Amino acid sequence: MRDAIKTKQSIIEAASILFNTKGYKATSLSDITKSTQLTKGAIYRHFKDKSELEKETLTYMCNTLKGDLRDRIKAQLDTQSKLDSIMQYFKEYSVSPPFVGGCPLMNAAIESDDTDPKLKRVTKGIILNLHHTIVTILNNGKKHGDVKDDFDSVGFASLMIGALEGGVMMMKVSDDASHLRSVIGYIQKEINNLK
Amino acid sequence: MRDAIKTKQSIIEAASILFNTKGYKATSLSDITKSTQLTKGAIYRHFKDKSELEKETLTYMCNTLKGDLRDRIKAQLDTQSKLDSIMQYFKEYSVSPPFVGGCPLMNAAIESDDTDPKLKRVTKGIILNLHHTIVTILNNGKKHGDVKDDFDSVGFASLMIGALEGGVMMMKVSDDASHLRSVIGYIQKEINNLK
DNA sequence: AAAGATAGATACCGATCGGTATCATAACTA
DNA sequence: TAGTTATGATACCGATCGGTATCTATCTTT
Repeated sequence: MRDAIKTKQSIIEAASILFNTKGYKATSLSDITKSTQLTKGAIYRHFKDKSELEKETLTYMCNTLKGDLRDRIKAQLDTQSKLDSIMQYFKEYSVSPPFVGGCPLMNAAIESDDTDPKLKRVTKGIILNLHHTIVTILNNGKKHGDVKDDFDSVGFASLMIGALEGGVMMMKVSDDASHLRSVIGYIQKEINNLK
Repeated sequence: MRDAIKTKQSIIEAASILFNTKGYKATSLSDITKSTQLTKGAIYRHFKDKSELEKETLTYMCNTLKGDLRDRIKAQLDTQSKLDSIMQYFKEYSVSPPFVGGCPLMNAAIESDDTDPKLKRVTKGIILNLHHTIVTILNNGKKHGDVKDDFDSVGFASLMIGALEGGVMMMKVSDDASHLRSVIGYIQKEINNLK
């Protein structure tokens, strides 16, 4: 089994779990070698250093989430259904999370914001991308008459992301999914009242 | 200056900054010795190991926040003003945060939830305490007729904390306080509509 | 099949990690 | 003021950190 591409992918997938649970800095190379059953030499053949592996792994996780979300959004036709599909995605988070260890975005944001400018850049880019996606949905909704003209799309997108991420955090730290459910309930009420 | 109590406090205060910016595991003892101008021997005289320093430092930060918040809440008389004072506190977060590095609660929650049960316990306790405080304010509001009887106090408390914490996170990662401001605006609108 | 290129293993590097045993000195007490 | 105690400094420990030079084995190309 000497397929370089598959090997690299298997390293990224193993690192996903470790980085997203233990944290990026707290995960050591030897953690990764144990998990992948590979040696350090093998890993450093595919990544020039640990920070490159961190960046590529974060990008992989976020692209996975983004892809999933985009598919669900595209599958819906009207504004409310599109936004609902995002809520639905987070609701499933409490049951079967796509990645163990909480939301990769939140984890990377908290760990990198004061110490790791490069990782922070990646995180910021993906969060603003998600933000922009929601704003676009709402602004398109205005064109179609689903959303009232003076609705604050930008602000609501911030609320959605912030509340959902905060809800996931509360759920995880308290081992109680009701916090996330409550947050989702409130946002959903707002979604049903856009015009 | 060989006042043991002052020395211990100065270690905790220096560690606050480090833990809250770099993270708990990522902060080394030598980081702390550099910051305090003390040696390892001095630090280990006051704390039996690093994890004890972590716990005491987190508790210190959270007690500081909790004390500040309680004073502001107590200074207000009616339900809306009490809740508003919490919002005001977070609004000031973007201008002059009581601790650099974001919200200590959020930081500790994200770092500890999957790896450090003892730190997680501390974090969980403080978050649920804050949650309980908000629920109590709302339930007292019901007695005084400030809040309608069927209002979901528990759910709204989850929303408040989740949204505010998420808002702080977004502000920090994007270097843009408007996200937090939007979140606060939405919650404040809800606070003005409790009955 | 021979030769070259590539994937992965091994063994090692200096630096740093958390932690401790011991020593020096400052402060308190008798 | 002599002796005791508490506080902080020094020097060290084994383990582990991220990273690399080198070697082996497998795969590809001719």
